[in-house]
Amino acid sequence: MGLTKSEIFTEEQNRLSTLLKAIAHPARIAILQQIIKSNACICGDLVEELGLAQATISQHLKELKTAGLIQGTIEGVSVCYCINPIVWKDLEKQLSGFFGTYNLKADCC
Amino acid sequence: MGLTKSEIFTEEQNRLSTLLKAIAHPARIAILQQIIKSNACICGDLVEELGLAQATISQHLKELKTAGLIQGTIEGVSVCYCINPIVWKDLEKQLSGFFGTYNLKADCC
DNA sequence: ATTGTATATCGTAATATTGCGATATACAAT
DNA sequence: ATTGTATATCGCAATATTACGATATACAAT
Repeated sequence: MGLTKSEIFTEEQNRLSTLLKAIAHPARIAILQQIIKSNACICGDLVEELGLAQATISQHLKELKTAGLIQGTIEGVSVCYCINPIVWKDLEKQLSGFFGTYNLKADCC
Repeated sequence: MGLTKSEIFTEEQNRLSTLLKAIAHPARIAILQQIIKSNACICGDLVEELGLAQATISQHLKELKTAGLIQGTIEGVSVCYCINPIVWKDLEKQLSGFFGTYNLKADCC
């Protein structure tokens, strides 16, 4: 076995889990925070900021890009990454929906 | 290698990624939604609701419990699971902080 | 004591993730 | 053309995750 049975779940559940999986790594959280912080775009500064090898950072950036959370444009020699506002806002909305369904009254266990 | 270099990152980044990883699976999203929906607690109904084997559900529940997102109390033969409101609210807060730092004005790329 | 029901754990196979050295690609400047 | 700089990709080893059958545990009812 060893592969998630996506057929069983709804589109929404699968999509949300995919986006969350993209964020669920400290390096990728740090990368996103950096991209947001330096509200202009950054690029290979990340390799210095975080203590990971260039190949590793590049791979994490790819995962974030594949998930749609960030976008990159070539800028001469370097590449400029920034948040994809549409996907970002979409995830934020889905999450607030997810958390919003819980009202902590029912404290049963 | 193959193991995350947690030493490099902040406590906050590690904690947030751990909690997100716990949610970042469609089955666990579905389990949490079920637990919230039937605002009283449920238990092995999940095995029927989702189409996964009992052992698999039990394992997912354990992961959610280890992360602290849910708590379980024995109730005769069965076990009653529900959201841990403290951790839940904590995660919600951390996430809103994370998403809140982004203001979409800077659409650079 | 035996049987049934509910849940947890063990062991294992299939697959995915993480990290990085080595190398490739792409462009700018000399 | 050569050199330097910035990123991406390949290939691989170490580790983690996913799913589940087989069992173990725990309690209730007969």
